[in-house]
Amino acid sequence: MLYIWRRGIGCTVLPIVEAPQYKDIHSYITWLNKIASKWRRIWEENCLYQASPSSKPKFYITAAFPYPNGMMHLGHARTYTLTDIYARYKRSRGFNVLFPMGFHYTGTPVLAMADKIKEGDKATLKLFKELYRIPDEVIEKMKDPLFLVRYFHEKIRESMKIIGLSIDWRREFTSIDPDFSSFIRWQFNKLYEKGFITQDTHPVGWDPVVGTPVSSHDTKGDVEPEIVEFTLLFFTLDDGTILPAATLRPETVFGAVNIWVNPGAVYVKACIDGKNWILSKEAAYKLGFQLKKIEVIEEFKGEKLVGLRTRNPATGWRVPVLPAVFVDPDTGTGIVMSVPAHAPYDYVALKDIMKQKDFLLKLGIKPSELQPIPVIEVPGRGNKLAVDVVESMKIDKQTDREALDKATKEVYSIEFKQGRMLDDIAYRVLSDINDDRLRSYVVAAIKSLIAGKPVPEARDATAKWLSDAGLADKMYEIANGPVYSRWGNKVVVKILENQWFLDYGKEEWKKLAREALASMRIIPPGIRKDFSETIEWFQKRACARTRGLGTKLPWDEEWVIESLSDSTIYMAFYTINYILRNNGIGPEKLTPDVWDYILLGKGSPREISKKTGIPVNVLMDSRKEFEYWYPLDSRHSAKDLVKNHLTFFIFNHAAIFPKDKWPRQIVVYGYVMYRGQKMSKSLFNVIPVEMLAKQLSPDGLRIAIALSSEIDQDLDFREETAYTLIEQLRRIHTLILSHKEIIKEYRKKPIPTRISLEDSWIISKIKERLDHAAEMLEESRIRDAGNTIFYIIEEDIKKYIDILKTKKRYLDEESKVILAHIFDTWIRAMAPYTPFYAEELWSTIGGEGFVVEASWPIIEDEFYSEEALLAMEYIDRLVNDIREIIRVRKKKPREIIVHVVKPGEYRLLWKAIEYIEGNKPMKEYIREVVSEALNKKKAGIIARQVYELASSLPPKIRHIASNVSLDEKGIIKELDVWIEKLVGAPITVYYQGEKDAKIVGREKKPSLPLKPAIYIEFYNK
RNA sequence: GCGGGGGUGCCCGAGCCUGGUCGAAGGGGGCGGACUCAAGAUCCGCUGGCGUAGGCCGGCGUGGGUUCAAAUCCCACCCCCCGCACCA
Repeated sequence: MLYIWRRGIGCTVLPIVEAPQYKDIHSYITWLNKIASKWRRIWEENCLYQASPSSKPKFYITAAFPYPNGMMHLGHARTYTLTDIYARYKRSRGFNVLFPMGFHYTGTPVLAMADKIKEGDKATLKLFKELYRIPDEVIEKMKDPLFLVRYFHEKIRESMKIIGLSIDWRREFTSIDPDFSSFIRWQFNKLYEKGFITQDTHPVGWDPVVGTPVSSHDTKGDVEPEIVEFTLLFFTLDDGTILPAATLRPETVFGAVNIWVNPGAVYVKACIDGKNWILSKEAAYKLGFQLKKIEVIEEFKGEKLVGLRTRNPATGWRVPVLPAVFVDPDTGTGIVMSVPAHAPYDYVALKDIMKQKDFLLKLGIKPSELQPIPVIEVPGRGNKLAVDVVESMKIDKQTDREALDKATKEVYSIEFKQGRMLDDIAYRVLSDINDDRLRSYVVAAIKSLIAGKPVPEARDATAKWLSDAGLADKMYEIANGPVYSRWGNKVVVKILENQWFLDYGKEEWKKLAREALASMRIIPPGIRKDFSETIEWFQKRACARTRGLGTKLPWDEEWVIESLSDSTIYMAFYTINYILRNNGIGPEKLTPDVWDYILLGKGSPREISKKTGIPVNVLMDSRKEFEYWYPLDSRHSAKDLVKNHLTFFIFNHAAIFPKDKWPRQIVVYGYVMYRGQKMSKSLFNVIPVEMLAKQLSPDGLRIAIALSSEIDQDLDFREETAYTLIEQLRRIHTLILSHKEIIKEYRKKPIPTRISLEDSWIISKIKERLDHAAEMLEESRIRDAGNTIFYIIEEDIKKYIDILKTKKRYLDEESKVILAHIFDTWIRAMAPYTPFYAEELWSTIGGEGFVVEASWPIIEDEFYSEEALLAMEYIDRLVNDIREIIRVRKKKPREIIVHVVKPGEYRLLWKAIEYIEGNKPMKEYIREVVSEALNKKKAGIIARQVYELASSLPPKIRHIASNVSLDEKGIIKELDVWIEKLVGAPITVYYQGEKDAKIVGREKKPSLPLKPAIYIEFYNK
């Protein structure tokens, strides 16, 4: 096919080349797909990414392994692609790079998924069939969770291969492999020995029928059960029977004037831990799961309690029990204390009751007893906030739940944030004690601990005070209830006894973690703060659960180690697992001694060999390989893992390994959105990567992920953006193909020593671009580097070619060599991003070996000319100025006349740059220049202009200009045809003050260094 | 509530740490032009206002402050997003 350059003055008909004349983007993508499978096969045959110890410096990089409960999606693709680009870049810089991958089977979600398939759950089936396109007969088999997880494992591995991740697959494993379990047991024994594992009670969401903990994926609608802690305040009857009022605001007990029960609800009298309690039937049932021994004695309606007098545990007041329909027997205990001054519900309900004078009379209750009694004062809002809010919102029915909830929220929030306890609450305390001396002690104690304090502090103090006195207890409740488990039962809170915890709160451990963090590089740097705060904030973390896939706790086989706890140091496992497996070392041989030796260098390989039967050389090779790869050089994941996995990773490395094996770097990526929306299974937009890779081609997908946003940014993935980028690949492709023969022939020829300005400029410019890209890649600024490589370099090259054509020297001998070198260089720089594409181009231009194994392009310093860069900048500025004038005059130019300074006149500029770079003010500069000048006034004006000019230069260019003087006339002459083309008129250049220098119209601004005087003659139109 | 992040031009989004070089990178969209029979793609220019000479004036959530100088530093306020634990 014939390809003709149409643009430019020096149109050249090129020899026939195989330029891709694809009709549209889609056929181009088809081609990209084709070469991708070709190169994938060839690379695989050549085992390119298998990394073993060598004499090269090593670079060990890992990304968080996936949990295979679905297809690989864009979130995975982003993390792995960015990691891969970094890995490939490092490889091109001469490192022996290891990038392994495993699969995380630990946990319960796949069990839940398999159950959902069994149950015929519509949403899950729809997802699997319509979005994942899994055949029916396969879905049928997914009722087995192990089948399901293995299926997705295979699919994800396949997708990873499709998009060209440079993974060493020999080291692949899953977190339920027996040898891995052995490794995890070793880790946990170590932590246990160090005292980092403790046991305690722990509240969890619980299915009371099935008898199992529930988390979000076990509930209807995937709701996470939230647990709140109620304080139970013991209001007591004369016989000592306890009415436990459940509250979130124990500090308001000082204003509790009555107790509410729901008259229609069923209550029970029960013996709890040896005492009689009255509470709702539901509450008694729920408390049974919270370490209470409960024996129900009798059942009755709530109305039976109405009128009884109970003792307020804080004040000693004898307050009545009254009926209220708003009381929910299934929240808390069904017993509610009434604090009308601070609780809108209570105030409204009391207003209702006050209307029933006869009713109160019959019970012997005086309305004065039920008046709101203030407890908390809010500056500017008085001390009965609930009353004010209810009155201003005009709420008058206790059934108006919507308004009351709103009012409650408002009162709660304002009082919590701004409220203080009144001083006089102290005098109310234990008012039923008559002994004056005793009372004065009590009052003093309350004054110092509770009265006058801010609400949050008073709340805790009140609960602790009453609890220590045996007058309060606590109860857990589902805050966002009712929540139903996927088996259809209402979730309750159970307190697990003997829960195992990793004690991240332990100061000794935190100290190590802080130290480890301090020694690491964090990218982006802003995330470091998140890590240090997370380290401080961590307390105990439950590390085992009662069910799910995983490894059993070595000393307590009832428990399975939980997924975020068995994935903290697994990077160490990749370094040696394949050696053990290749030598047929089964898990039964992997005793703690073996791990101690391989991972910590403890013990003698001979003895261990004798005990376990593992050959000495296998042990020693393993130790050697671990020592070669560890420490981990870079850990990559999305930012959702910062506050859990990545911090655990730091803690556990710090706990298990010596300092020289602590990780060196963490790189954190942003989230992925799809077409402006969050990705979620319920939105049905979790598009499988294998489909996107087909639709956009692997390289197209990679480049879209890499260039659409910087790594710390959230990426909004859109196919259109990808297409635009693929178009760019096609454009570059065309450009390179049209020079194919030249590149082949000239890429090994030396760059000539005598070259033109534009030649020198392009070489220097490309060097500058590559250096910038490399610098960015070192910091994992993938997008910035990619932009430079795929867009900015292309523009430079096009500009260069355009200049060549304008000067009618396109494809002369010098330019052929230079173009060949640049294209060769360029293809290598693209390889980390679009490896398949780059490999194809590389083979097209006759490159040696594989481009994915080639080194990062380096342009030697000897070809780098700052002067050329400055000269081109000078030309650009000149052209812009000329255009600006033409634009303002709105006329067609006839001739451009330029007066430039002589090469010797750069002194003022240099001095100005010296002042700017030294951060010295303009005033001083002007003063100095003026003091040396003859015509002071003129010198002052010029000095200011020069200073302003210098400060307007980009820092890099400015720095170059600080010790270079250009022959401006020579430069303009060298590129005059190019300038003429850009401004559309002939240009003549003179030195300022030259005898025959032509001037059009009156004299304009004088020439300055880098800023020539411009005169333009226009046509009269 | 606690903790973290953020509000920039028509839109998306860099810059802010280390104040001047920020009308403010880069996209997208829009407008005009080139190419084309035409459309698309591509390329060039414009896209705050004013200006018949390369210039001038407003401007980076709101209000104050520091400074010769602030998108950048300080204070207050308004608004938005994310995480909070046994869950991968």
